[in-house]
Amino acid sequence: MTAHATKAGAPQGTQERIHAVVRKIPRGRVATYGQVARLAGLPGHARQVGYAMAALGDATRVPWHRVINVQGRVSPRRAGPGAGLRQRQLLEREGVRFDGGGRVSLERYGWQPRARGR
DNA sequence: ATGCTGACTATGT
DNA sequence: TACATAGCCAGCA
Repeated sequence: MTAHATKAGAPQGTQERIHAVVRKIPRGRVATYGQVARLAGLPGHARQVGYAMAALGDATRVPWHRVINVQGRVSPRRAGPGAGLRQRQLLEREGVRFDGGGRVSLERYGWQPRARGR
């Protein structure tokens, strides 16, 4: 399923592509914005990944909470600390542990997709 | 069309 | 460790 490319020609929006990748992140695992961007075929567009997450609605089925920054921390949002706390709760509920500084060990919970094959 | 804003990351000082 | 800068893209007034 690499090619959901519609013959219609409409190149999928960057955002849609990002959502597709995030949806693949397994439960109990986390991925960084930059990693998602790279897997989506958009290396260097980490920022766009963050914005794509922000554009999601509450009824989304995309596990946006599994996306954190490269520091292993939940990125602070302008919307308020409330959203960040929710993300942390969702992750802890999946078994992801945070350290005293509110950080996640990427070495331990980082998603490591196997290219080709699995 | 132009300018601003926003869930990032790497690099330099 | 902290702050500044540059690169990247989409949505909206």
